[in-house]
Amino acid sequence: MAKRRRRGSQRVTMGEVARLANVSPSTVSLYLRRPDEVSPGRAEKIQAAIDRLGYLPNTMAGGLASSRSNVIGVLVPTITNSFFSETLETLERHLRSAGYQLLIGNTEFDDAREEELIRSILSWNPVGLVLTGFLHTRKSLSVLANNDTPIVEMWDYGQPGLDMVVGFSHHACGRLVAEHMLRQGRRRMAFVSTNFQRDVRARDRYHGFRDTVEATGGTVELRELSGRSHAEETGRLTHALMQDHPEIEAIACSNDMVALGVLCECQRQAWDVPGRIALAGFGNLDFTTSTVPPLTTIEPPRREIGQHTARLLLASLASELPEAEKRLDLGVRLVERESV
Amino acid sequence: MAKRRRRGSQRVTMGEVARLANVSPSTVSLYLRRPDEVSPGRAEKIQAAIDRLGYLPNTMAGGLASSRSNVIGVLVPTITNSFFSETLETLERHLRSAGYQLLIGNTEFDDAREEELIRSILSWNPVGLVLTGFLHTRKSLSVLANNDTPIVEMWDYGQPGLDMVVGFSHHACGRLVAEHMLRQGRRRMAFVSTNFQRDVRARDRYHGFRDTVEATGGTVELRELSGRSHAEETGRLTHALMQDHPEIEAIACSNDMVALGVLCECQRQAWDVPGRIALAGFGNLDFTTSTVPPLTTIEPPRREIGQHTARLLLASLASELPEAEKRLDLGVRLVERESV
DNA sequence: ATGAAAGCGCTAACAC
DNA sequence: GTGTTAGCGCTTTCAT
Repeated sequence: MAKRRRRGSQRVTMGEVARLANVSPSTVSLYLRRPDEVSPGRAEKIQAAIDRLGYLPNTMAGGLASSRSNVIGVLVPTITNSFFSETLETLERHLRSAGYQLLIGNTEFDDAREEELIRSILSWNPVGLVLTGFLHTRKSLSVLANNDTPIVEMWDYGQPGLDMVVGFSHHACGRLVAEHMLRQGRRRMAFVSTNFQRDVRARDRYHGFRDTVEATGGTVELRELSGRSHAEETGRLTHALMQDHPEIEAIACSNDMVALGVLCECQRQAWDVPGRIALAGFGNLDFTTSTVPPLTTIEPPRREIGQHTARLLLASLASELPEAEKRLDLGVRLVERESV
Repeated sequence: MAKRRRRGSQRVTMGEVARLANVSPSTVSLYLRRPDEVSPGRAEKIQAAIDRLGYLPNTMAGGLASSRSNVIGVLVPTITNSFFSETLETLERHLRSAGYQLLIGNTEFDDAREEELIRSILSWNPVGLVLTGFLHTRKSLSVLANNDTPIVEMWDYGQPGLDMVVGFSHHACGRLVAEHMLRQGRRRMAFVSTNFQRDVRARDRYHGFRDTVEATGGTVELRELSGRSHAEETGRLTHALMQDHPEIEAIACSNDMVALGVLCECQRQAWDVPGRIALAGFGNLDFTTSTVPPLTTIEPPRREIGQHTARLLLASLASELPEAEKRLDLGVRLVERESV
């Protein structure tokens, strides 16, 4: 038998609970928010009524009445990627346990979409907003300026920012990899990257790499994929790169997936890694321990970003934060394995 | 200078827009919902006022007044995993473009947590609910029964379900892999798995595998990891497995990450894959094309699940769906590569 | 096509 | 400690 869908059939209200418990609605409300301020006897009756009726408070009504939502908006470029999804998972755990509901938006690396999402989320009257990176449209900035919600820009560091900042320097990531390769005596380098248009942070890592290498007289060939990493394209690109520049002795990649594609091509061509070519990635993804050889990479503070973003947001919800505590560089760690 | 945080400072309301545009609030409301039902002259004035004041409608107030939210709740075991995150991404794209806001909850493979999240999300008065799988606590079921929201249970198939079902049979996944291995003449098999407690669907795949192999007189050794796949533990387990059962000629894994761990151990021990050991995974993760040899695996319909879940939900929001259309088996595809 | 009025379900003063 | 009252910002009849 098909379940009857009582569309619009009202759910149990606080008033009905109140009636059943023989108290006023405001007592029920009080009981729900500060249980120990109602007498034990009534508290018990109210709880019984709630259980009996299966009452669930209406969050929207509560939010409207108190003109204070428990909503926090979070915008990430994609959730299909352990970088942001781990940050998100940590963020959501910390924020939910503090009583907040996350509103997650997927910008798909598109700032016009970010603009739309910002408006959409702002219409929920969030008490906080988390954005990824510093790149926002003019309109986004003006909408945000009209608004006094605490904002954290995460996953990046090195620019002033709108309010709070929790991240790390992608430029430093590139530098770290470069320094490590230089230390191993490599001079002729290449950087194979996902598309810069799509991911501005990959470009920052490239700049850090290139600047450091060139400062010591080395050279860097840049190769950009057309989109996100794709094993075949990466292979082809690497093959062409080595054909044009057989002198290359180290390849840094914008992330581990790209590095895997390159490594795979090296295996096909029987180019020894790291003997003939040193190879490094970014992200310290799970599989990097399992490749042959294990991949040298950069560990970004995925979960720490989530944790500290939550902390800063919560703190700034409690009281205005001193300027000095509003910006946090979490740093990164070079994971030295055997591919360099 | 620190930005003054006007806490509680009211945002621009519809009333203020109305005043500026010299119309009544209800006209503004009408303009926002059905623009072509207000005269062009006023429409223009209203839009001007909106732009001028930077007005953003208050979703909560709207939802309360119309007693109809635009919220859809989604509960997944984890977003840190391309299985669910790709489904989620697709689901969110389709649902958002239809005007809905997703409320995402992370159950962390814990049904007590799911119960909490269900209550928490129900308090937003969602017009739809998406759950992962069929496993819910008694209390969850009773809360859900008190509720007439359309529900989709996704990522699984083969049980009655609460309302709508969009997924595939994990038992069939195991069977497919088994049949393929049997076809290649393998008889002594093993199944290496993430923990069944954590992921019930891995157990279903195991059962499908075992039942099929044993039906033809083959044998299956089961090895369960203590938690989620971890390269080291997988390596150790595989080593011990082969020591105890050197006769094993095929290993099926509960997912690709586990398979990678096993493959890695095979490389270390110089056991030829697939010569000595055939190997298969589940998930068709990105890296599976890049391993040596490329990994035979199962492609689950991640994005299709999201797409069809959205479609069913939207349809059932428009009108009661016939029973026949409420259950969808999307099937899976064996991706034959070189590891079997 | 437009506006007045009555809520939506709850919270927050305030009085008792 | 408890109830009364007045909104929160919007939508929705229902007149006009």
